[in-house]
Amino acid sequence: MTIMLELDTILKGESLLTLKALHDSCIDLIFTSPPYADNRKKTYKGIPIKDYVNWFLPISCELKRVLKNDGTFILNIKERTENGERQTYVLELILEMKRQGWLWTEEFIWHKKNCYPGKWPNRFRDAWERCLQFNKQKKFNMYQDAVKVPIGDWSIKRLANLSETDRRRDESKVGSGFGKNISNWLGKKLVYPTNVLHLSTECANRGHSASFPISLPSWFIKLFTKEDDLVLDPFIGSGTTALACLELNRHYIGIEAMDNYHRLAQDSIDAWESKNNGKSRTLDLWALLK
Amino acid sequence: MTIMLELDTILKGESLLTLKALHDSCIDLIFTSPPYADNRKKTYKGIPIKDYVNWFLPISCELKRVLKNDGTFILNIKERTENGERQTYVLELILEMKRQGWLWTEEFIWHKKNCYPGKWPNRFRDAWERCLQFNKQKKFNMYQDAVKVPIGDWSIKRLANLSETDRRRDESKVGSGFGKNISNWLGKKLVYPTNVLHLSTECANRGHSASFPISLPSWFIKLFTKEDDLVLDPFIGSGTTALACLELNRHYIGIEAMDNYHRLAQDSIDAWESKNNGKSRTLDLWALLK
DNA sequence: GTTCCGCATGAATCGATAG
DNA sequence: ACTATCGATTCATGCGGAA
Repeated sequence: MTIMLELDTILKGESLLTLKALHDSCIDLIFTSPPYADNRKKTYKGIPIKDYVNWFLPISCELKRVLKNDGTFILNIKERTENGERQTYVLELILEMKRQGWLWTEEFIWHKKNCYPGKWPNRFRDAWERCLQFNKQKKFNMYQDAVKVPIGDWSIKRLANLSETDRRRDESKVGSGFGKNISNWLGKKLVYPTNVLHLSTECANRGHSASFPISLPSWFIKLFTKEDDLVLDPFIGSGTTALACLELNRHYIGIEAMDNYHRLAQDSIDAWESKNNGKSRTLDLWALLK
Repeated sequence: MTIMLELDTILKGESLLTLKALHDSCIDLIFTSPPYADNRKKTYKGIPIKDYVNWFLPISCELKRVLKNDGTFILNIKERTENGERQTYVLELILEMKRQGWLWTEEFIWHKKNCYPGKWPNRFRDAWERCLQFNKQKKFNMYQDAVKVPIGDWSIKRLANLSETDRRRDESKVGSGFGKNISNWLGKKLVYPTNVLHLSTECANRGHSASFPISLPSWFIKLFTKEDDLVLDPFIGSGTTALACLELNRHYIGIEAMDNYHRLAQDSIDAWESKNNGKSRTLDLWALLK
């Protein structure tokens, strides 16, 4: 059977089933924020906590299949508190995904600078989420220069006038193996970031609220893909990942099961394209054989 | 057998063995940063990754015994990368400690603003560590007002930048009990912090350096204990937790196996007490029956 | 007594080379 | 093939002494 899939579309359907239509090893980056576990049945897309790992594992299996060998999977997730405890399904999911063959390469912290206000007697506001990085192999594409950040203010004074030791390689006195030549830093404007991201959550701009700001997928898209690469979000929700791809000239495939979210995502994309119609990218036709 | 233990001392010995001498349910807060896993044999106190969970579990069992029912255990830890992957022993430890009866109440993030430099092809600098909160029961002591911060990002940063020595200097100048900076903030609105802490590591040229800044234990001591409460650090290293207790008028018990670290801790404490001899607290004698 | 400026240090990690 | 050692890379801070 041959399925023709257009790039840059939001497919409507359940993730697991829809993923099966995709070809092996065609995706450069998977970025997603799956529905969080929730025991309240009536909640949108809530998966009961006790079922979460078993619900996700078949999906991550498909994700591993469709990801290129040098591609990356970023999973934005945070475990709920229930009964006063942090639940452990995310930890268990990491362990199970490793058994599935994934490498757990890194855990980025998304620090939400303006997190939801509130006060509880036994805990503070939760201001961070995990962005778990998984890979299929130790070698993967990473374009570190694309996410460099301005060097700190300290450098202005520090590098203003260099001492004698600054001009040669100065070995650490305690034998930590750490030596440096400060003069190499002269004129440096940009440095590499760390694994902690400081991003504000965006408030809703049109009645809906994205679960993450567009800068979150943007950062990972810049870091792990180059232009015209293909990004997959199997739980695209209101379409933020697609918008990030549009802005960064990457192709995207989104999957969304809920009708209202699917429509919302499509509307956002249409709005973006009409606003940027001069820049709008051509819709490539692409054969995904299964 | 009756053992008389003085409060405010650093016991010399292995953690597991030394803990057995402590009475049940006598500790208000355990704060510790155990030796991190390390495969390099020659490194100080390195525990091989594969043995880490089994090494720690008997200790956490004793910690649970000596902790009061409404007390808190804060575990500062971060897993190593090995073979290009984040290792999973910390995740496994959380799961095992839950089986031991601990509640995993919260995970605080310590964001290290001045993390270790370096550049690698497949990862960025690691700028955060876990501070895992465990409790024996759902109701525990938490003094949230003690760690309120002035509203606004600017002041949060400023507070984080304020080192303990800064505070001491200010206090000694003004003598009012308030540093001058803090008094400036008195008119401003105080808000509760989040579960993300922004603190720099101290890496002074003092011959030694603690693996964490004193502001890290200080924050948790203020949050989870009141004056004259008892804090335990079963891997006290260079004594930072004890210094935090001295400054905050809490009692402490430290445990340290390595002779040089034990001496270092004692020296730091002696230095603090001679510098603050007016304020030095009396050494209470306290019977810990076993 | 205060500000300014020099500088040592760090729970790091990867790849190459050697045993 | 597998393990142990070693060199290379790199940013931001607090402390101490000078101005």
